[in-house]
Amino acid sequence: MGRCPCRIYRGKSTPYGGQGLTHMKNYLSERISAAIAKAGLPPADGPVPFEKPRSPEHGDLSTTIALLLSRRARMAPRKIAEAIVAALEVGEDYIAGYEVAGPGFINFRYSHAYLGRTLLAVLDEGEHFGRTDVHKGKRVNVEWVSANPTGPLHAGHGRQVCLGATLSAMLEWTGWDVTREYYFNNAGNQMTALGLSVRARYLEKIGFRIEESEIQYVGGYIGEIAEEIFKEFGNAKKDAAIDFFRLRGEQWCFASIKRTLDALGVHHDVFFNEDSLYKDGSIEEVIREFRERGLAYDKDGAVWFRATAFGADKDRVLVKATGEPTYRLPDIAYHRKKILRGYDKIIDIFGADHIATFPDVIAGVSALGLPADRIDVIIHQMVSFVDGGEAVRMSKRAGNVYYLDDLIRDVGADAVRYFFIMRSANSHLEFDIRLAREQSENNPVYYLQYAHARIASILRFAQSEGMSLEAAPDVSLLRRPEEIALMKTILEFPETVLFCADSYEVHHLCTYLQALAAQFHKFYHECRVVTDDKRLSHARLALCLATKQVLANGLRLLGINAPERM
RNA sequence: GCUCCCGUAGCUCAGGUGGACAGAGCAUCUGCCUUCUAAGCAGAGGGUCGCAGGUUCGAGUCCUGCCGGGAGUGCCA
Repeated sequence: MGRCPCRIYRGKSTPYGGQGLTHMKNYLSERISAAIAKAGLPPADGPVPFEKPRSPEHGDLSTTIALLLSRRARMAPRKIAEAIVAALEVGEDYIAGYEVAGPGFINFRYSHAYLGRTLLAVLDEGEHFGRTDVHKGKRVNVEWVSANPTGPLHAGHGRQVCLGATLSAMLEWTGWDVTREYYFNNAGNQMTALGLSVRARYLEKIGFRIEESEIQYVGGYIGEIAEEIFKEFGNAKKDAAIDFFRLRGEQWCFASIKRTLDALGVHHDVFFNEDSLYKDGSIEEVIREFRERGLAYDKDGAVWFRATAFGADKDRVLVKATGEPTYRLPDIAYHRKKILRGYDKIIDIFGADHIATFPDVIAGVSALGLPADRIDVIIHQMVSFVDGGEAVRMSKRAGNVYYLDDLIRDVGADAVRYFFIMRSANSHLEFDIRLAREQSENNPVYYLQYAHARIASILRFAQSEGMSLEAAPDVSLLRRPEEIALMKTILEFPETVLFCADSYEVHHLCTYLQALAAQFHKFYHECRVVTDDKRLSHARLALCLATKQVLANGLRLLGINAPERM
């Protein structure tokens, strides 16, 4: 529908924007501290805690400060709460009422003026609503996917792909300067195995007999790579060195992985090549430094890292007797390099199947005297796929792998992005392909998108009725319970994003958006937007616009389309 | 054996970091479209939060021990 009508509110910025709820908490915190001092109570030793009560009867925001103070003040918490309340002065432009409840909670109810201001702030900030600058000036490196370039991404990789992309976006929204990075494992013996597999298929194609044992990677894509080589060179490469096939394989896999990531709208700023660590001498440097610090020694022809000095159960091999490094050495060199590149925070995301590798890396980085505490590791549990009730079986050995491309083709990119992050990363994920594919009310993705499209439809209708949005709406007319509840939900968005980013638990945004959409549908059902009452219609349109904006911003963070029609 | 994750409604899962009567979706059942999208809304049933202790004014949330499921525990990555 062309440009968003909310643009008309630009330039009328209120001082309450962006962090509506945070602003409220800061305000109340300051008022309560003043009341505590006035009442002659001992000051709180931390920030005043707030929480959103589960039950609406307990108000909009609640503090347990009186319960926390009771020990030091040696008074019953309820008495303390009453003393605070007696000394408390808050403005009606923020708070409509408050009372002491239960064992000593102080419950606050927002004033309508506050809700109205926040609503206008949403329209004012538009696609920026939800962004904060809490982490402004800090740099973070997020490394994820980092699948070996020995084949296309399989469906299980999707979890990591989507987690990292969403987390990166959220970090950016809270002020971080984010570098999105992919550690490209193009060294090591898995690449040799790839080269051997490709060569075998190629030789087979041009008529040679091959040993099946040479083929470690059995997927059909190996044949495709061989076919490409054959088309380009015919028989001419029958005596080519293994490096040739290895490189062709790597290039093919890299292109495949990038194409898949692209289909999900996922991008990296840096593809860091593992082999560059060999070329620039980093590997050698790390070994030398380990030796200098007395943390590496030779045994059985291998070079060992004294990991037991850092709490490990046994020492680890850095360089095999064959002279090749184990994966740990380049991993340590890589993380050392990331720290030296000057990040305040380094986040690694990987699956539970790699859980044993990171303690060695952390220990290695510490051993080099570097601040390993800058590294945060997010481990997500495994994924299983079910189609309806049936488990999707896949076996690498039989070569019938369910690839991420297959999944995208089966359920669409939006459902993939949503389903992979809707659950906590700590929980095993069951991905129901049938549900994800279903274009119905059962599918949580459509529920969100439907709410957005429905609002767009209302706006189209309003415009066709000649409604104008030129004047500022009188949001004080929004007094229905459904309208109030919707406004309250909207103002929680920035804190939700911040909470997700700080906790690295992005699934909370899904829970939030579901609640927002539900709140909107209730409002829609109870309150007709476009009516003869022009002023009320105008105010409700503003509420619709704000809801639409938050839905769009949330979906954008998730990398999901926000359709104007469905 | 040891390390990490999980155990909440028939199923899949939330539960903002210790708060006030435990939530959502699906599934089952019942209502609601001549008015802005019914891919929606309203309502019903369904729980000893794996078990047993402990800390606390207060525990689904923290601690310990069991039981059950998953992922690891390589001179593979």
